[in-house]
Amino acid sequence: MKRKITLKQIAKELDVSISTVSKALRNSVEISEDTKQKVQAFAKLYNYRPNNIALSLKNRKTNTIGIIIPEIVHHFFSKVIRGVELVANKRGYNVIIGLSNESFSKEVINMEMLANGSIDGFILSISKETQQMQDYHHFNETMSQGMPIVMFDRVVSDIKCDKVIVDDFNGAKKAVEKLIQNNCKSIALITTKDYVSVGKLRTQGYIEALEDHKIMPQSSLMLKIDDQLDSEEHLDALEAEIEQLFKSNKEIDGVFAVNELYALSAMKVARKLGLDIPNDVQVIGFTDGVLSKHATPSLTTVSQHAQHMGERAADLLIDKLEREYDVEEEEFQTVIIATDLVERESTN
Amino acid sequence: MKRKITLKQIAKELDVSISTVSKALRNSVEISEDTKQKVQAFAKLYNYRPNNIALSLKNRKTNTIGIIIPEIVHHFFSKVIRGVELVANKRGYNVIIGLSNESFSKEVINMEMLANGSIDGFILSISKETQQMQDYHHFNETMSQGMPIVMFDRVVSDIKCDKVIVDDFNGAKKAVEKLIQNNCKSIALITTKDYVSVGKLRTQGYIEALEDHKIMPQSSLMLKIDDQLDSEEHLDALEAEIEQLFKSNKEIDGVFAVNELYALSAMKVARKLGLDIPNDVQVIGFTDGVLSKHATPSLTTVSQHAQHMGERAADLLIDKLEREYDVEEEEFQTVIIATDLVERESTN
DNA sequence: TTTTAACACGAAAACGTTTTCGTGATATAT
DNA sequence: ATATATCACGAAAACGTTTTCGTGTTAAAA
Repeated sequence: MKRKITLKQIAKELDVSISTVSKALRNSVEISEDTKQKVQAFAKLYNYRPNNIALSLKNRKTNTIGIIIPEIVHHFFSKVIRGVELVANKRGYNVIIGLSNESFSKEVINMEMLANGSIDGFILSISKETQQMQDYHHFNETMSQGMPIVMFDRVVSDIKCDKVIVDDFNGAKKAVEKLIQNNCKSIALITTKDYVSVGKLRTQGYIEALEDHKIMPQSSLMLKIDDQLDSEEHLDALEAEIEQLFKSNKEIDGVFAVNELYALSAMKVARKLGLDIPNDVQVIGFTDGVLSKHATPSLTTVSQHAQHMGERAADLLIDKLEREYDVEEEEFQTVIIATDLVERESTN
Repeated sequence: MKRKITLKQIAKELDVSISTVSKALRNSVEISEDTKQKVQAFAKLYNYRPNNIALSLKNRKTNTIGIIIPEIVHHFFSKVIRGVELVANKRGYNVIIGLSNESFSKEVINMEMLANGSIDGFILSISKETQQMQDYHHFNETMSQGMPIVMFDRVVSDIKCDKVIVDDFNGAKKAVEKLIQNNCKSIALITTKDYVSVGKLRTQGYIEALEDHKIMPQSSLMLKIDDQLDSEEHLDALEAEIEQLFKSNKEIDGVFAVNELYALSAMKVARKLGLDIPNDVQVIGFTDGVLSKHATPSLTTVSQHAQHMGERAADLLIDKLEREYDVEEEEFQTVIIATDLVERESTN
């Protein structure tokens, strides 16, 4: 079990100084051709690679970006990661992940853990609990220490940093307009509580679409699901709530749900109540994941282009990291990713 | 934009030496109470945290583990990651990810990138291309440099290292036995080409289950799908192949598929051919993902306990990393995770 | 022959820690 | 008063690099 070889060892073996070895390997003109050849050959033989940690320390740059997300077992987030990893790797960066598990404290701990030199910058989407508590001190502290942050999807407008968001409002609006156009007269909304930023925006899109078409939004048609029911464990409760919605509003002929799970549950409940999709009820979801594609009937959804979001976020961050110590003119961008309506079988 | 504060700065500010500061912060008995108080107060005020990179360099230990997987947008792998992250975090480690994207060269490059000091050990599942090429030099090189590896799910028996695998053989066998027990007389298999280790094992489980019940395995009932068709883009081709299978073997009344996608496609095709599930055909898949749960009818599957695999792998790796420089008696474990058959609507 | 220039290399600092060892000052024991 | 022990702290090395600067040797120019 030989340890990795170091410059020092090569130097000793070849009876030259460490500096000479280092320079020879970087092909410096200071070193004679002879010596270079010798050193390079030796290094190749022993498969020398500079130690990343030492380089990071010396350069005060780790070439690693940290990504903090609420949950990884989630099609949307894993697609974002893939996007981040793709451009990060292409541009010579590694990716290190932290999961907040939707918890404020885990988010803070994870950030502190990474902020102490392990990474050069953050890409993150904030946890529900953080959104609820509205405590953003950890973001501000991190940034005040010169570590850039790019937020995606779930962002908070109070914080000055780069952001990549999906056009939740218009995505939702277009979806609902599609339902209206398809002759739905009574469109229900299944959404989250308002503190979830994206849920709120999608709700607003729903409302405006209705209003634009002179339809009075009715609160009885707007079901706001509690977080607790999000998780796979509480499917029954979720379905019960939706069933209640259908039963109290028999006239429902369209459903817009702010995520896949809600949409699928709606379809399931509708089917159970003897309603045909899309003939009796048309359904549109948000987030274009595997479930939508493979559901029966397959689900019409608003695609968020998650991977693209990840790519943009990574580019934004790395651009900032590599910008020549600039004019200090702290300007932050917000990239808005347009949504697409992917039409499938759940709508006419 | 103040940089992170260092020991040196604190020392200068308080007019003591760096050593004193370091010791004071670690509550050394060498330092007087007075000085400790002063230093600790100052450090707290400025929110001092030791620089991880410097610590890593000094200790020759990064407290970071690298995980290399073929694909992250995949329920199974993301669940494994969650498991790894869970115990890693609990035990004071970070997780850094690399995606091979099923490519041999990306796997090698990613490993080399991380092996140069960035991490203490690997957890990985090898790419299809690597399995096909059977070129494992990068694993051996990494290990010969003293960096431990834990392989999970897709492992290679030639390599001596810790492994966490699912009991593919028995999982498959039990699934097929379930079908037999449920009175299926003609059970089809939808699997991968044989070089995919887990696919091969599951195929063997299928065969042995049949043989144990005096049923002659027929190659015409065993459909081996080419990789290319795995991806979401080639769903049509995949379905076409399956449709062919059904059409040439009208007597099929049971299907065992080695993954979710194959199973779902089988259900879709069966439905298209006017077959009812589970009355005409019963279907069992492998990998308990979201799709199985939310499919209609929901799919009976062999659960792999992905998160548990991740947890075990992480524990194995960290145990090895933290074992007091031991008896050098290089002994490697292979943990076998038992599968569970999750019965849902696609079987009787 | 002397001065200068080019060449080839080494010493040392720096990145931010921790830790070993040494040392001056004070307090205690003889 | 002297020897010794304790205390409180600092210097320096080490982790593995890169880079600046200095320097001795040789070759070219005066």
